[in-house]
Amino acid sequence: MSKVFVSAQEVAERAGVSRSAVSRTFTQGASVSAETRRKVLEAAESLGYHVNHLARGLMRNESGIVCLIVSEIGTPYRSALIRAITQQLQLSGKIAMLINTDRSDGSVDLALRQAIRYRADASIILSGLPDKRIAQLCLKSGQRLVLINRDDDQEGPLRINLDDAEAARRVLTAFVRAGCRNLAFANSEAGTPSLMARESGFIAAAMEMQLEVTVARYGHTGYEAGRVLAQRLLTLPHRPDAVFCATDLIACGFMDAARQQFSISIPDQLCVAGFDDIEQASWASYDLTTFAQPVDEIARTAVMWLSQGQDLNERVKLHAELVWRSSIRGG
Amino acid sequence: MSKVFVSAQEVAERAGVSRSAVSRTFTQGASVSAETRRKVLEAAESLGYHVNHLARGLMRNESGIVCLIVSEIGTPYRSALIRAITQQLQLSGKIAMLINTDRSDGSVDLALRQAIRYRADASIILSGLPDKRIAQLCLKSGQRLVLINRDDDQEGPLRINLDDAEAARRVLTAFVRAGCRNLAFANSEAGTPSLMARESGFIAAAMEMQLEVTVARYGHTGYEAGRVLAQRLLTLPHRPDAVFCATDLIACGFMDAARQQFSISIPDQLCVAGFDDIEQASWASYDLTTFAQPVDEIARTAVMWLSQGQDLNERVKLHAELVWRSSIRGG
DNA sequence: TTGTAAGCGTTATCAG
DNA sequence: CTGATAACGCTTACAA
Repeated sequence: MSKVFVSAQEVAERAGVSRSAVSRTFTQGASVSAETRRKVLEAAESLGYHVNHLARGLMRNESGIVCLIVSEIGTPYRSALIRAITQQLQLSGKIAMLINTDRSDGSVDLALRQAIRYRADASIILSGLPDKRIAQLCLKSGQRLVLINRDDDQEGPLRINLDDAEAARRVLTAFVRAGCRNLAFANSEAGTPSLMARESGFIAAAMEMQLEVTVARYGHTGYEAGRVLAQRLLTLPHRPDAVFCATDLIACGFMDAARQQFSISIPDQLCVAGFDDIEQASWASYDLTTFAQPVDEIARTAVMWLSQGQDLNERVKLHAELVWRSSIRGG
Repeated sequence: MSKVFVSAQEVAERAGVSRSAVSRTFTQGASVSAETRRKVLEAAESLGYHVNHLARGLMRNESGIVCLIVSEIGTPYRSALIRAITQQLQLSGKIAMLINTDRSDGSVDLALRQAIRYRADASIILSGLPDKRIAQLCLKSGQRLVLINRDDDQEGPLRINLDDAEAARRVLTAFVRAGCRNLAFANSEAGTPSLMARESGFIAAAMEMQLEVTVARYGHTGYEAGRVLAQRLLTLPHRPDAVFCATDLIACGFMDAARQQFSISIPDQLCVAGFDDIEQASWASYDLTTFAQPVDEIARTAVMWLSQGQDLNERVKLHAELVWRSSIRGG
């Protein structure tokens, strides 16, 4: 109950200096004599002193806190991105607050309010989309905003996206080269911009080659959806010989169902591609050809933008590299 | 750059009341007249006021922050636990700070220092073990400590563990009932207490039945280790007919290698069990019999202990339930 | 380089 | 119930 952290005052007394000397010792680029510094550090060490970042944040008007707003934290792609971002943040001396949201946009607004309460320097949104009013409040308060893979049109936040359409075009080419003509796209019903961009990009690319695409959408973006989508697409009169899955999780579910329930051999009878390059995509059971989310680059870009001035382009499009494995013939 | 959050002062002026009235409006259980409250809330809403939790934390000596110290955040089990804990924390009005550590214990100490700097009310450690001195400093400062699955003997922190040995006994029974006699244990070289408890528990249970266990350990706790362990164990003169893998990730790697490189049929020629019940364990390619980490119960226990007085037992052993799937014969 | 003093946005105490 | 006032632990002019 009784929280008794040691304060700069106590350190000052012990070291026989003023409390500002203590403060200066722990402030970057402040001028303290070597002797004073030594005395202070010694006293601090022996007392177990640590600068109170709550108070420092109050004074400096800069908390060092960055809010990560995420739903479905347990998912492979999300957690990989969280890992990369927290790492980058720590490298640049910041610290991450993690807020778990559910799928509703209202919970993103709630999360942003928390970010404001803790005077976070910035918020990084991986899921959902904030209400414009609350987003504006953040911006107006001087909090920076980063939106990852959520194609919002409002000005102010840094928006990081991938070249989903370009990726879709590449996978189409690969399918065609493998001799596939009966194309399908397996999507969830989430309808997020990146998912939809992959879908429409794939359809557009197919159109250019006079090919049609059967699109199916089901449920939440995950393994289970992949299984159901396989049931639907693989029982069609014209059974697809190639399917582009909106995410790797969907692809894994799809492949499992295709093999176990339809005894389909991959890639001989069916070519499959995914998106994200989660760890499981490289597992021998799947060995899935997919596009790698450049998580480290995303993290670096976001964190760098936070540290720098806002001169950086506020809309960044990153490249998703094709990772070629054995779920598509040829290669 | 210019951070301008709106302060209670401004709200007070707008509402035509004192700033203490504003403070009271946002303080649980403070007495304000309905009329004052209304005026304040209106002014606050229109200005976009949010209580500064940095300042509040400073005054109340309670930040509402709880530090999560974790390594390998991207891993299925870890991220599932993080999800559960952040959720529980939010439910009880607290907020999570996430610190990414590497495998070294020194980085845990660094993380704890961060927790102290931000005056976190508590730290929850999922990875590594802190130096006794720094742990003592936390405790002495009034910060609470929770250790999950790290069997430390020092007094003070809440230590949550699973009945690993009991689980090992159960899986042995299942193996024997399936007619297996050539037992193996596939472990990593991490040597964490829970991993070792599963290993020694399995060996002890086997001994009671006059059976021997071949133990192999390799690398980090993950899929790749499972593959290598399969190479080692399945090329033995007396090939095992049952293997207990220390974690599900190891089990997945093991199963893939067993099937693809040794054409072994599971469970006909080889029974496999894992531990954690990560999502992938339920995927059709694995359908792995395993023990479920009670992540929600772990999270609830930890967070409840943080909110309550310290009267709760400081050492909690939770039960890992066997999830029966098809990787062991019979059932 | 050092110490003194003012101020950051809160909450808690205490008269009114 | 309300408003003034004193903390909380820190940083940062300012003066020495």
